[in-house]
Amino acid sequence: MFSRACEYGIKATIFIAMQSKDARRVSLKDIASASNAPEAFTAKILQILVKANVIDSVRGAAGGFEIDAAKLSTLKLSQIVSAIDGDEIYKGCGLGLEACSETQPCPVHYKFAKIRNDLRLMLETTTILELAEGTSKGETYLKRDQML
Amino acid sequence: MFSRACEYGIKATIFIAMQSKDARRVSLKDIASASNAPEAFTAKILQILVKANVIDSVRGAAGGFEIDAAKLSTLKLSQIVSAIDGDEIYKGCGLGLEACSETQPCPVHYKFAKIRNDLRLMLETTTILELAEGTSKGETYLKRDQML
DNA sequence: TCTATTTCGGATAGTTTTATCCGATTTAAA
DNA sequence: TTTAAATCGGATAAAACTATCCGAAATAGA
Repeated sequence: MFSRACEYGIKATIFIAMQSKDARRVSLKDIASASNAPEAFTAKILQILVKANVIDSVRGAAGGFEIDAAKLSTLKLSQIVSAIDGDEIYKGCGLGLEACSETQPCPVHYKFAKIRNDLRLMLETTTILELAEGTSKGETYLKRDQML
Repeated sequence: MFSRACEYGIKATIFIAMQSKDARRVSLKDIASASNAPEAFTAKILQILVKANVIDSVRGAAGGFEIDAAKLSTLKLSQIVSAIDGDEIYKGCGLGLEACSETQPCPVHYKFAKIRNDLRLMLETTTILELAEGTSKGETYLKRDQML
């Protein structure tokens, strides 16, 4: 569904949010290990997210990554996905056709329209904070095996 | 959403179905031009679909590709996607985690569950025949600009 | 039987994505 | 001021995906 880079980015951002909630700044090393992702590759993804103003970084000793309070309260899943994968996934045509539209639909257009729209809606309404707090169901899923 | 190969595969299969409905066998050349896809690459994808028993092929002069009547009447979109991209897209975890499940959900599990399920359901219930017949809305979308 | 047409299959490029390495830069603290 | 700990940024390598080429095999029809 998403690229691996995007998956790493989502996991990383959720982890940073969990820590930022308690005003803890986290290092690349901690993020990579928490999300079971290669460190150097995670660094590249974090840089994308910093430039997209999704997360914040502080250089130098005692530096690291965090999300400021104002941002954290409104940050949506869609911002991460758009920054890393773009929005082709939930806005593009199911068959990758440039010319496909409502007035000139491709064969699968109406079959995909609802699903892509549901996906878009979900990404745009799901906050990182709710994911970091684990309010979807129980409370447990972020604790074991470095977030899985 | 899907790989380019999968998009080509879907377009190709719909085109073959359109012709097979009227008992016309079609050549690689016709398929590639109708779906605006590179010929040699399309050949590779068609071979995957033949091996997966999604479509049929006949070698030699006057040969080509077709879908036999029995197959055509039951062929689902999911069979093409599974053959080319696998079913990771609509069965896998949103964060690509091996261990994610109902009993051990990842942070985005419940957020993605419905969407992935809707996607799976759509792919498993949409027949190629209905796409080839253009019953989703009007009748026009497969006719112009080599199927778009 | 011969020829033209067509799919099949292996080899090979090119491009994008994923991943690693390492030096430069920044900054807190000794 | 020096040092250690971090992020930043460019270069590079590895893997996966996309794409092309060409000869082999099959087959209908002349």
